Parts: sequence; C-alpha cells; structure tokens
Amino acid sequence: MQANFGNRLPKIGDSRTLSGKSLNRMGIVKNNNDLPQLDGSGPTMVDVARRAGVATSTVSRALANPERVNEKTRARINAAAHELGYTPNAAARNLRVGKSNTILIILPGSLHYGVSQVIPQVLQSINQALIRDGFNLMIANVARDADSERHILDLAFGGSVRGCISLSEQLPADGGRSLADLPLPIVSLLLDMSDASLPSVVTNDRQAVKEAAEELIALGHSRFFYISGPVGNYHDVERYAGLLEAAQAAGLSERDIVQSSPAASFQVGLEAGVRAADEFVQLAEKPTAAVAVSDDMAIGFVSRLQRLGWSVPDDVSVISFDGSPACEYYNPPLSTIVQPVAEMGAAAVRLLLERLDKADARDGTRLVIPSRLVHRGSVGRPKP
Amino acid sequence: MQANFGNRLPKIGDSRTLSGKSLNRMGIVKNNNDLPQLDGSGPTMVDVARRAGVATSTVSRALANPERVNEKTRARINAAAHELGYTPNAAARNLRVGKSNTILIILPGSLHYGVSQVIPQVLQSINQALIRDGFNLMIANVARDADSERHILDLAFGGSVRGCISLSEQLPADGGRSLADLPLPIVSLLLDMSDASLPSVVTNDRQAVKEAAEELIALGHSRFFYISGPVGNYHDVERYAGLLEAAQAAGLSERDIVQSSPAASFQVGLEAGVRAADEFVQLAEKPTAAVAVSDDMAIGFVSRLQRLGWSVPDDVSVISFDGSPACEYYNPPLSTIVQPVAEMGAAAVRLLLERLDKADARDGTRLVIPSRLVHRGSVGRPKP
DNA sequence: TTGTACGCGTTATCAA
DNA sequence: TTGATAACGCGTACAA
Repeated sequence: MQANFGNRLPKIGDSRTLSGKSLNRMGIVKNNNDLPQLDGSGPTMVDVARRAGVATSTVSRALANPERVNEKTRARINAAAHELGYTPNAAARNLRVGKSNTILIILPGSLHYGVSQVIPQVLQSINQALIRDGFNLMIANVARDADSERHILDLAFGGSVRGCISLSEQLPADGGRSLADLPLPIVSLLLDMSDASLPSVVTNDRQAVKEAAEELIALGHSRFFYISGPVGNYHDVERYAGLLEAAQAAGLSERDIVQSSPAASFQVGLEAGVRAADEFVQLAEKPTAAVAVSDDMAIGFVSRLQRLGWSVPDDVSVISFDGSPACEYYNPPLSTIVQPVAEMGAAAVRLLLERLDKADARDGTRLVIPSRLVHRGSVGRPKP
Repeated sequence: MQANFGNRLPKIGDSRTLSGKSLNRMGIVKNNNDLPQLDGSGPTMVDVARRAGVATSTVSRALANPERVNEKTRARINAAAHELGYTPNAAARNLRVGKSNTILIILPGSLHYGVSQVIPQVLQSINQALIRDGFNLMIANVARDADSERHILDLAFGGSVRGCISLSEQLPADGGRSLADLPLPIVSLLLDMSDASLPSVVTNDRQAVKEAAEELIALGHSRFFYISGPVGNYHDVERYAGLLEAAQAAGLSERDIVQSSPAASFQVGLEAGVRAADEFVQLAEKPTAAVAVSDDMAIGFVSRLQRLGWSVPDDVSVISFDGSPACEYYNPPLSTIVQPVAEMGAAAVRLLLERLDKADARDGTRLVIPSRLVHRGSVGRPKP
C-alpha cells in the first residue's frame, strides 16, 4: 500500500547533485532506502554511486569489469546496488555502446501447421541459448503486407537489433532499404540460404528422405506417391529429390513416382493431404507407398484414405517429415522423419553469436544436423 | 563492393559541425549521398538536418508532429530522410522519452503439447496487433531456473519493457525484485489472474465444458470419465467444475464422474492420455463418455483405447478442449471445444495498450471470449 | 514556424 | 585504482 507519486514528480531538480527524481526518491517519498523505489523509473548509477560514496564511472567499472576495481570498493558498490534494487538502463547502455543485445527471429507470416508444430520448440531452444549470453529475443512475422516488412526494417536500421535468425524464405525489403544490405549477422534456420551468403542450419532433408525411401524399396515397394508441398519450396524440392535419388539408385525412374498436385501453401497442409488422397484413389495403377513432405499432409492423407475405406499400411505405406509428437498416437502410428529442432535452434544461435561484430558476418557456412526416421506402424510390405 | 571503414573511423571529429562518423559517411566514404551508408551505424538526425538545411529539432518535429512544421520544409525533410535512408535510433529515443515500445510475452517454461499448439497462433495475433501501433514483441520463457527469471526482471527493471502479456501461472521474482511490485501493465492471457489484479483474457472454460457435458447428457450419457490435468491447474479446475455442474444440474452426483489420476504436468499430455486409457479399461463399471482437459490427452486416450480394442464412440464418447487442427483429421474425428486464440491474443493486446502509462494499470478486469464445441465423430449415444 | 540548448543514463577517455 | 568529463542520438522547453 504505497503512495504513487508518479504524476507529481518535481519537474526540475538540482541536477548537479541530485536529479529531481532521485531527490524525490531518496529524500521525500520514502526514508527506507533499502528497497527499490517503484515510481516507474528505478534508481540509476548516480544513486548507487552516491550510496557507495564513489563516482559513477567507478560503479560502471565495478559492474562491467569487476577485476579493474578494488575489492573493497567493489563490495560497497555491489551492496549499494543490491540494496537499491539497481538494474542498469538498457536504452542508455545501448545508446552509449552503439549496439543492442537483442536478437530478432523472423518467422514466416503464414504459419503452416507443419512449421507451427516446431516453432515453440525452436523458440524455446533459441531463447534458452541466448539468455545464457545475456541476449534478448525479439520476434517478427514477415507477412505479405508492407507494414510488417517496414517494422522489421525499422528494427534493424534503428539499431534495435544485433543479429537475426530467419525462418523465412526471403529477407524483408521495401523500396529503399533491404535487410540484405545491412551488415547485420543473419543465420537461416531450416532453410538453406547459404547460396545467398547466409550461414544456414538445416537438416539433411534430401538424404533423410533418400534413406527412408531406401527402406521402403528394401521392403519391396517400387512405385511411390509423393505428397507435394508448394511449388519451388526448398523443403519440397529437397525431399522430392531424396525420393527420386533413392528410386533411381534402385533402377527405378521418375515415372515410378506419382506426384500429387502441389499444395497451394504449407498453411493448408492437412487439407492438402486430403486432396492428395482424393487424387490417389483415382489413380489407375496405384503406388504402394506414399512419402509426404510434412506430417500434417500425411495426417490429412491417411485420414481421408481411411474414411474412403483404404487401409494403412495394408494398401499403402506412409512416411512423412517433421516428427510431430502426435504422429506416435495416430492410428496407425505414423512413421516420420524427426528433425532435431532444439539442437538446430541452439546451433543457429551459436553460429550467430560467433559472427556478431565480425567484419564479415555473411558466409556460405552450412551446418547440417541429421534427422532420423522413426519406424512406426504406417509402414509395411506391399501387398503381393 | 564497398570499402569497410568501420575499424578505422577517426576517433574524434569536430563535434560542433559534424560527428566523426558523419564526416566519414558524408564526405569520405562515398560521394553519392543518395544511398544509405552501410558502415554499421546509419545516418542520424543531424545528417538529415544538414541535408535539408534545418535544425535537428525541426527534423524531430517533422517526424513526430508533422502538423507543427511548415509544409514546404517538411517535404524537404522527408525527402532528405528518404534519400539518406534515415531510420530513427530506438535506443536514443527510448532513453530520451524514458520508455520503450517493447511488449514482453511471458511463456511458461515447460511448454506442454496442448499449449504448444496454440502458441504460434497467439504470437502471430499478438504481434500483428502490436505492430499496428508501433510496438515490438519480445519473448521470454519463465522456467524453473533463476537465470530465466532474472533475465525477465532485468528486462523489466532495466526499462526495456513497456508492458507484459503473461501465459504463465506465476510472475517471475527473485530475492529482491518482483514483477508484481513494478508499476508495469501486465495482462494475463488464457489464465484468469484477475484475483491478483491482473487484467485477464480468458475463455469460458467452465461454461463451455458444462454446455458440452449437457449435450452428452442429452444423448443419454450419465456416467463420465474425466481425464485430468495437473493438480491445482486453473484449466483443470475450471473444466472439471463445468463437467460437475452439468452433472449435478441433471440430478447426477460427483460419484458419476470418475477422474483419471492427475497428469504429472501438461507437458506429457499425450502420454497422460495413454495412462488414463489404461485406467479406464480397468474400471469395473465403465463410464460411457470421456471429457479430456486438453486435446492431446484425448488423442493419447483414444489412441490407446483403440489399440486395446475399444471403439470410439461406440464404447465411449470423447470430447476435449483446445481446438487443435489435427482433431478434425483423427479417426474418428475428435469433437473439441475450440478456443478463439487469435481473438484472445488481440484482446489481450487491446487491454494492455489501454493501460500503458496509466497510473493504475492493475485491475480485476476479466474479459471472457467464449469457446464453442465443434461436433465430430467421437461423440455418439451410449450403448443401450 | 524554426533554432538553441540541455539532459535522458550509460560508457570510454583521460588525468590524477 | 579512482574521478571528472565528454559523448551516444533524440525530444523538448524556451527563445527568437
């Protein structure tokens, strides 16, 4: 039950000795100096300095380079800071040193269900890794509209951001400004943008699908249905390539892979899977195994197929990509290629932090963290 | 292919006319003044002012209060700003005005699968609503460890944050400092914390479950299995209460509701559902309908039940809460109570923005946005 | 309508 | 080892 003096602070104090606020805080509002004063603007370094009987520069040193200040005074300063509940003002620090401690994560504007599944994990692992080094995490969606792009550019050009982790296929840009032009470290996560000189952390999309397809082939499958993502999408391209490579390595050809018509966007993955099933059941010569570019597409596919009276894996085996937890509890349990998203997030942070303040933060580094297929009931031998 | 002068900037320039950096930027590095200079620290107001032939204060006004400056000069200033690619420095602005434009969202440290499902949507809706008013979104996880709590407190006490949206059951605090003590607007989302004077945006957990249970009762069900969340959890308490109220209103008693043993945490929702199924099949007198506190629990429950040879909804009807998109594609499709998370996120932003800079930002406002039951195949009449 | 002058809270430079 | 002082870039009284 503490009086709120926030709206009647003296406008001007004797700034040579005490700021108006400090004067109010230290002398008028409260006599007990041991608690932080909660008038909306906490104690500053001058308050700590005064209480410890030193200069502000000494306080600054004691906090930033403890070894460069006498042990005794350092103790006094720490005590004073603690008693006052002092927390350094980030804006002042950022302004003075010319940089911030904020990392921006750029999420694709249209969060499709597949990526939705992994985003919380990604955010958590990234945040955890950043906190350890004192960095903050800011979030941005790059949607179609100019507003969201401008927002990101303001953040970057306004010095609010020290580096970026991007999950988006393209970097924001408007008329005059482009993130690509700013000497700001940017790491791409999930998408390989090393060609564009963005260090990238990806999984082995192509190889993982190839290995999974090899297992299908070993089981006797020789004709495949590929449930496609959006046209030109990195994951779609890579994962299809993996399937094709496995087929070709086994002496099969591209004609042994039937592709569903492309998903309009990943956003409608579940629904795209349904439509793929509708296409599947109309095929004259049916593949015996389906490979879906994402778990949600597989779920939509299986769901519709079962409703139409087909059986998985008896009529068709299904494998997909992402590793959504729910796959294990589907009926049948869905085999899926699990991405180690937490590791990937942590790796992206590492790559990014290594490049902070480096003259040349952009390079073609490409860090691949392998995914692994989890075998479940959705896969079996083809019917004879 | 532009030279990088970043590490050999003149240490000292004539500060009365040009800063060292500006001098470098304007005169030495490049003769073409029409493009933003990308030496890592963009053009400042003085650069814009010089180019437009006015004082910096006029530039400041032209940008913040366009109506208070002559149309002609304003045009010159805007042109100059655009040509230079000027973006205001956020740290300087924040320092000067004593506040930031950053909103912090506090996520529970242990993201259980259920909440995971809605987090991307929540983030997106919140972010979109914030951007419209020029605010940024920062993200924090409150985990068990002191580090993450301290991180949040540093953010708040360091003035980096203007307001919070919390999805967590408790506010971070360490020895001396507590978020609760800071006169910082905080809105609780999903959890009703209006008792603690945190304006809250929630759904009608209790009423929605009650209505759903009434429908089950109307179908003839009179004995229920409740798949519990963690002990004491707000959602668990409310949703169970809804079920109980419906039962009692129909002349049933608490003994007609069998509760599964509580989930260790929401984090293991899918697995908790599996364990609930194991308990269910061992009941002597079996309920004919199950109500799960979250979708993931329902999925785990149904999954296990089916594998044990039971049928949904023939042997037991199932209803759950959250509205995960995947429910529609389960087999059978799962009836679920859909939370309007996007609306709730937007509402939380509105409540928060209304309270910024208000003397008394804390109050018991409780905004309820109703959920609605979506009927699907997991519900039917009880077997005679 | 515009310009001058100052300070927000911090860190870095220099001198003591 | 410590202290005085000058910026960092911007917003805002106040004066012109």
